[in-house]
Amino acid sequence: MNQKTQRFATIRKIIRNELISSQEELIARLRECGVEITQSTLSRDLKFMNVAKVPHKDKGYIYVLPNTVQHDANVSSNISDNITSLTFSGNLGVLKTKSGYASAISVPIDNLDSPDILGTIAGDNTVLLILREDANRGQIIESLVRIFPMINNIL
Amino acid sequence: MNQKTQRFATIRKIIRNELISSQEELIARLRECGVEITQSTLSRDLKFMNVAKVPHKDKGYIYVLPNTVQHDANVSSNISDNITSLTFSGNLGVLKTKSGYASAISVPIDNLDSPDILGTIAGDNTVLLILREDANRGQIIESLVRIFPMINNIL
DNA sequence: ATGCAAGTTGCATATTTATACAAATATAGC
DNA sequence: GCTATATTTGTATAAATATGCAACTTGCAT
Repeated sequence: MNQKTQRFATIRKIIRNELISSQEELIARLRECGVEITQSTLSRDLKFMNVAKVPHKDKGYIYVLPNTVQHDANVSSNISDNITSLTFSGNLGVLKTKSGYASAISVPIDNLDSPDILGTIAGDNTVLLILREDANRGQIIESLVRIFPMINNIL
Repeated sequence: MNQKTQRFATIRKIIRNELISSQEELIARLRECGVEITQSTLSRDLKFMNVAKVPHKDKGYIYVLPNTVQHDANVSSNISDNITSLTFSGNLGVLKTKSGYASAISVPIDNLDSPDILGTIAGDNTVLLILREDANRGQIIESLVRIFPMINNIL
């Protein structure tokens, strides 16, 4: 499992710093970094890591990391201590925070651009999440845990 | 050329509102919407529109529209240019705007005094519309288009 | 109208990516 | 240790996607 973690880290590093336009290309770069991997495994890794393939004007297509934990990984790990609960009702999610933190908490959620979270509204200590009609709550939780790991502790 | 614009609009609409996991699937949905298209052309359209393919827990992979979060400095005279999407979930409408514009956008909606829109709540980049229980979404859209003509472009 | 350039499309196919399945490896419980 | 169970991986292949090319269309200047 540690082998895998190391591999993930290398993949992330390469994708963050270079314009990679195919898995074959990434395999070659990984080999240069001392990581041997087959295309099948890489495909599965990328899926697991939520790496997206997006059009790019020069290279045709490039891989990009999910725009979640990148910018503010350190920030959000601190800030998530201010979340006190997460509940659901119908097509709504309700995230309670310590007083005054709702807006701050809602920013990275907006940046997720999850197709399952249509929008958020922040009050003082409550963030309302408007969910897609057939959104899966488990998935929503997973997405949120990725930005706010500490959420696990209050679930 | 107008044929193409129309096709783009339909593609956008479908991708925004549904979880589409392959081009074949999208082709089928487009046909249902009266748009005949081959896989080659669709591939090119998606590339042109900067549509990304991202992993998704249930469906494996889904197509998503590019982040409309372009913080461009040029101020638009038309306020409706700051609306980036409109979706629905249950008895709620969700209007996404550029960061900071939600309150401004909500004002004329409130002034509509539509019996179908019971009230609005504006966050930073999201306006929540609470709809009458049996409100018709098509009618809501019509009302909004009357105030924000440019909405048509993002539907 | 005619011809030309630029743009668009479908077909066929190359390229790329995902996955079923079996083998290999790790993990837990005795 | 050993066996059972789960996880990870590679191989081979299926599935999905991108693209070269030729045909067709569109707009525009002659």
